[in-house]
Amino acid sequence: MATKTAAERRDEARRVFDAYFAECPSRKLLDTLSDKWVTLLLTALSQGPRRYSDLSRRVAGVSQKMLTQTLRGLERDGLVSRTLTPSVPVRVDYALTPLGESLMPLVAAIKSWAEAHMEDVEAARDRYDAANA
Amino acid sequence: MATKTAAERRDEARRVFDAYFAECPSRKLLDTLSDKWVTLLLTALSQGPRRYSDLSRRVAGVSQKMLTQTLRGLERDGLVSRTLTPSVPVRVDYALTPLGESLMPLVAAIKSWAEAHMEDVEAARDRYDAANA
DNA sequence: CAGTATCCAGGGTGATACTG
DNA sequence: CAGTATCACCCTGGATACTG
Repeated sequence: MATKTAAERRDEARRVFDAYFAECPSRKLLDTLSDKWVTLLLTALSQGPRRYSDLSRRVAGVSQKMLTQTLRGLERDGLVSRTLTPSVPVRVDYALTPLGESLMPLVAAIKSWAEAHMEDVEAARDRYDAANA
Repeated sequence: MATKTAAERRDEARRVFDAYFAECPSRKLLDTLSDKWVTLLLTALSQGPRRYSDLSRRVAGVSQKMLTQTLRGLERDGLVSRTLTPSVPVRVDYALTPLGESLMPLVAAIKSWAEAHMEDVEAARDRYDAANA
């Protein structure tokens, strides 16, 4: 079993790195925030509790699958609460938890930098593309 | 040509949404930051200029392809500068631009929130998983 | 109303090999 | 040293259909 030792060692190194990497709190946060629907839902919920169908309408373009999946993730992370009212038909309300609300200033900071500087980024892109035509 | 009108309308709606979505500055920023290697490289470069091979060593785990690809993207976005010294062998230095540096406080803010609250997120996850065993 | 289940295509990532 | 080129895999995420 001496064959493939080199490849195995590389794999091992990568697993170690990936494990370390996955442990990084900032990485986890970025992974969450960068999800296509997370910030959209968080922003929608920042204005108050919303029902499932409200969200699917407000966040136009989201599929049922992704809406449910994203909400489940946010609930699991303790950022959003899910309240079920067993009426007929059922009613489910989603709302930001305090933890979720504590995240909003950061979302605002991101928005702020983006609005202040993304134009520069665009311009840099155009310059780069023009230079490398 | 009346068939498939409903499906076509949905597609159209999605295209419109995607286009709008892609225009959002915050989204673009998040797309950039959430790239697996971007923050790692930015952080590495925040301590001063680095050569290509330095970066590949410092940011262990990155493949040549992704290192080059990510650096090209950052250069295109005007966040990083690339300086080629035509010696033998060639030498290439990468450094943060002022625009790139202006992004670092935001990266720090993300790190800060993550370090302050990701533990709560972890705890929430454990609770959720335990409840839904 | 608020989901769940299944299928499937496309893009992003890494491994590998080669070059000025 | 600092890349470029090609290929193959996996996983995300949308479409669709069904349910308490």
